[in-house]
Amino acid sequence: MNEHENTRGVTAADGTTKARIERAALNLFAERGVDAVTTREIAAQSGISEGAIYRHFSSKEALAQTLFETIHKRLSTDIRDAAARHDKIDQQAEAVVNAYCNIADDDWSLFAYHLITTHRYLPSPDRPETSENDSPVAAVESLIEKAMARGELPAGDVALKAAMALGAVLQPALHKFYGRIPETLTAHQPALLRAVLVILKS
Amino acid sequence: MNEHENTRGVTAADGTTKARIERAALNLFAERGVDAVTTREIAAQSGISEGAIYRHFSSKEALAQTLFETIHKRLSTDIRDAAARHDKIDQQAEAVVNAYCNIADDDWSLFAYHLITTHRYLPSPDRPETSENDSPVAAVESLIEKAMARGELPAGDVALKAAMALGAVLQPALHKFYGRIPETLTAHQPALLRAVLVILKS
DNA sequence: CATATATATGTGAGCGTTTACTCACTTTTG
DNA sequence: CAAAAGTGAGTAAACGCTCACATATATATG
Repeated sequence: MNEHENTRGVTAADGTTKARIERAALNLFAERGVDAVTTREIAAQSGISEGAIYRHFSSKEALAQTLFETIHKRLSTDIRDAAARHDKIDQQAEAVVNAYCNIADDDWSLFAYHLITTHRYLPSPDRPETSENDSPVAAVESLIEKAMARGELPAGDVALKAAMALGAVLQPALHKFYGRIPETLTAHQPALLRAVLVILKS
Repeated sequence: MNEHENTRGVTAADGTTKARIERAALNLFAERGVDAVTTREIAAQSGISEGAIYRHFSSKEALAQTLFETIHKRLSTDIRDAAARHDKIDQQAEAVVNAYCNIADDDWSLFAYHLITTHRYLPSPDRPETSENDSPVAAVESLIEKAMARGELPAGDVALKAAMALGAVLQPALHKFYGRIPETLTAHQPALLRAVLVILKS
């Protein structure tokens, strides 16, 4: 059901101190935001000392950034992999929607952290290159662009189509975060997929 | 074009010290987030002293909350007003999409602040009652619910439909924030409206 | 194998800085 | 001239981070 060895450790193997720090930080960050969480809380929650955090991460900010890049890359990879397994846009869209639902339901903290912190890390163009080519948005855009080139989708503004389609999935996820949608994302997979397809084809 | 007397002052009349504080805070908050902005910066930006802020707001957090409630209520009101002027869902949807586009393009800082800080103020159920009944989401939901009752829209999960439709508008706005979509929101109004309608009707 | 040595990992009290907020005082307003 | 509005140096508390020390783990030596 999940292609990733172990999602609980986020980056490191489960059980290690590093993994426990990451998991504790992720849970706290996802619920209350990076700035509202102190390093003392992270230490308490993960059952290690504050100093130990700095044996594994150069700063609290670096920890937060590592977590962001983890979910960012995982989404990008899953989207590209899902798309690569099919050659028609209907099946590709279904695979991508499934990828989002799976990640969200498999590791809600990780996904919620992505929803909540994207605006903190995305707008800054002062990072290596990770975000631009490796971003979920870029993956979806290239998917749509190719489908347009094949004639499977009507020509149009790729960036806009990608944004609208993503919004139809991410906004329901956000509303789940707000407590407005109680069920799993997967429970709504059919409706989400339908929305994405009609957006792309309209 | 804009029904609100003056949007630049946000809450107070333009030119007053209070209005200048709000505008300066809003611009800074919208760009870098509430936590990353200091009261000293707000004072410098608005050309008044730090102490003056506290003649008008009990705390930095209260200032941030006031700004949030301003945009939150304005969106809610505009949505309900737009809907009330029509009785068929197609026209109502158009009016609502127009309302979003107008606010976004008329006062981008205010709208961006809304996009960026919703998750900070919405999930907490420990506020008067403002947010639940007066929220843009609730307004959109009641709109959809009535259209379903009239038989104009197929029956379905109202909360989910509302989320998907909102996502098709808000995600493009977010992508504008990220710099991925350079044009005004209004420039994409036709495509946004089309997306909203096919989501609602599918 | 026992012992010595080095390296990595974990601890938590404490430090320095940042920052929201206050207050005694000045200026403006009605 | 009283009340309201504005000033900015000062204060107290919070918090990210360090460091001297302790402990565990790996490596080397006779």
